[in-house]
Amino acid sequence: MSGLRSSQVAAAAGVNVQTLRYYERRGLLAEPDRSLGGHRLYPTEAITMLRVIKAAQRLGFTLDEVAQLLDAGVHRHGHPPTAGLQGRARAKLAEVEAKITDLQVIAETLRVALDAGCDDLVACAGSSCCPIPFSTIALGGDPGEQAG
Amino acid sequence: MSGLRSSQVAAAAGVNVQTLRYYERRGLLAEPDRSLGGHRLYPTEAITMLRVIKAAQRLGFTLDEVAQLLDAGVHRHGHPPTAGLQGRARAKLAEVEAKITDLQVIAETLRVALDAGCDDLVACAGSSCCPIPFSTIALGGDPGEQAG
DNA sequence: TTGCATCCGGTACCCAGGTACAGGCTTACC
DNA sequence: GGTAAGCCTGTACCTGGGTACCGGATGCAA
Repeated sequence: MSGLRSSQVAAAAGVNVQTLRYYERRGLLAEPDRSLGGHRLYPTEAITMLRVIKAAQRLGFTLDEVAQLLDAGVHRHGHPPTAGLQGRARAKLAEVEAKITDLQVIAETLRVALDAGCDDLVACAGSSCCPIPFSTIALGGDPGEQAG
Repeated sequence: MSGLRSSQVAAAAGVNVQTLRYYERRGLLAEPDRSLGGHRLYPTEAITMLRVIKAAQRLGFTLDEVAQLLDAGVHRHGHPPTAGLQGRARAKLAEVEAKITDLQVIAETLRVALDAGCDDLVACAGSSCCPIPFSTIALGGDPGEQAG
C-alpha cells in the first residue's frame, strides 16, 4: 500500500518515468508524498491526471496551456470567461481550424504541382508556366510547422 | 557590380542575414564568391534559390528534404523514381493529407466537448458522460505537433 | 546481509530552424 | 584619413517536449 511507485504510474499511463518528474517540474503534476527514504509515492489519481494531460495535449494544448487549464479548474473564481475550458477550447478550435485551412492550401498547391508535372524546383522558379506560387507562397503559416 | 552584399540578398528574399549563412552551412545555398576582404558577393540567382527554398519549406519539406530536392534537380541520373520532385511531392501530399485528417478528428473532438459544455478536464475524466475520449485519445498523432 | 532493481537530484543532450552576441576586420562615403 | 555601417567567424542560446546519463541512495526479497 502507501502509494504507487513512479515506474508503476508511468507504465499505467504509458509514459516515461522521466516524464513524470518533468511534469512535476512544470507544475502539471502535484508533488506526491515520499517514502522515508525520499522515493515518490503516488495516489491513483496521478494516473488520471496523466491521462487528462495527454488528452489535452492531444487536443492541441501546449503544456503551459494544460497547466493553466488545470489551474483554472482548481481555482475557479472571478476569472475572465476565456480562462475556463470552454473559452480555451473555443480558441483552440479556431486555431486548429485555421491550421486545417492552411494545410488544405498546401495540399492543393502540391496537387497542382503534381498535375503540372513539375520535376525541378529551380527550373520551375524560372519558368512562368509553373503553378507553384513562388512569390506569394511565403506569406502563409510559419514554415516547417506542419512537418512532423 | 561584382555581386550583391548579404544584406541586399537577405532583404530581397525577406530573410535574416544570419539565415543566409545558416543555409550555406546546411548546404542549401552555394558558397558565393568573396571580395578581397572576404565579404560574400552573391549572384542574383541566390535570391531565386532563397525563394525556392522558402516555397519548398512552405509546402512542408524540411530543410534536409529541400537540400535533397535541390541535389536531385542538379544530379539527375539513375535515382529511384521517389527521389525526384514528383515522388517527393506525392509522399509529402500524403503526409499533409494525413495531418489534415488528424486535425479534423481533433477539431471534431473539441466541438463535441464544447457542445457538451465541458468545463473541467479533471471532472470530465471522472465522469462517464463526458464525450472526450480520454482512454483512446492518446493513440493519435504525436502530441504537440499541431500547436504553433 | 547481500544483491539487484529501482529511484534520487542534477545536468546535459536531442529535434528543427533559426537568432543573438562578441570581438575584430572591411568597405564606403565625406 | 576618419568614421560609421556592414560584414566576418565562432559559439551560445531560443522554443517545446521530453530523454539520457551520472554517481549515489533506497527498497525489497532471499
